[in-house]
Amino acid sequence: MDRAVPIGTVSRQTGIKVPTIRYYEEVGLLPSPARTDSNRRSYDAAAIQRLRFIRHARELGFEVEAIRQLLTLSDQPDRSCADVDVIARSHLAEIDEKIAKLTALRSEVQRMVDEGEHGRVAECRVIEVLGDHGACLHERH
Amino acid sequence: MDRAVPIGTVSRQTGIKVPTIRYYEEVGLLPSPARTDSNRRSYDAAAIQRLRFIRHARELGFEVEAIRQLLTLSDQPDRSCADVDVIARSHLAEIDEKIAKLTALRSEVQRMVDEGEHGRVAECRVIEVLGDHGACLHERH
DNA sequence: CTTGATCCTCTAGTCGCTAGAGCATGTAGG
DNA sequence: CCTACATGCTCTAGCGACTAGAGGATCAAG
Repeated sequence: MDRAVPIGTVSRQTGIKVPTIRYYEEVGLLPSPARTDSNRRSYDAAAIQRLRFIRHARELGFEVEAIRQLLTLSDQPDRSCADVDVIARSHLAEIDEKIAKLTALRSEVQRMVDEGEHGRVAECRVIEVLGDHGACLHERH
Repeated sequence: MDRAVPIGTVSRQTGIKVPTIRYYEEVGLLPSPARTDSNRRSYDAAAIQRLRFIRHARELGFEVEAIRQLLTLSDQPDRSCADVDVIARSHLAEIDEKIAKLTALRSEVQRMVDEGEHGRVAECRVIEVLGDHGACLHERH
């Protein structure tokens, strides 16, 4: 029925831009689809499913290489889930690190905003806060 | 006394790689330093301070363009701190958004890891979750 | 004086797309 | 049937923020 979908439709259905879909094919995340007589890509439901998987994984911050690994694993359903787990776990560690950094950043910027309400830049803590240990860029003042 | 430092020393003192320092010069974050007779870059304390500022800001997730704005403001200390404040505030919003996304992501991935401990890939939650049928960051809970 | 570290400039590569040129098809209206 | 115009194709180049390497000059130590 809705087999043999052209790339634009796939793009609309998955929310992935057309050139990006072709890019995923190029880098091997998505198998090369069948072509019509006039050489146009023709996708089936499985391809759309795979693209949704890719999109979701990308949204969750997985790098293309990690997605490639996950897809390879899911293409071989006999392998242990432990492999998948390793990938997810290392990703988790990355996420924790990012959150920690951002939380530190947040409090610093918050402090900037709180303290920087008045006066001129010369006295403004924003610059100082981002310098090293309160050292100021304008040393001479 | 320790004026006129070569680029390698600056690199060690700031933790920024040599080519990156040159890159910052190229894109206008760092003014072109003085040169020695043999055409080598020769940095003073202010340059090092500025690089520390840049590094810190980058680590905190500021984009180069935002750093350029902050540096421009700090180079003209007569301007109102309100300008700096606007930049900082807009970053605060960005940061909050990033933290929110990552926190949601974290629990999602954590759940994957927790539930995906056993069995084969065919039954693995990680794969399911990343497909479109499993819980999605935007749909359920 | 020689060795090896450091410096210079320049070009090209990375990742994950994104945009455009220039051309070939597909589809809908008149 | 013809004309628009949307959509598809391939190919190349660009983005940000670096990073790596070639090929050469210069420095500091032994």
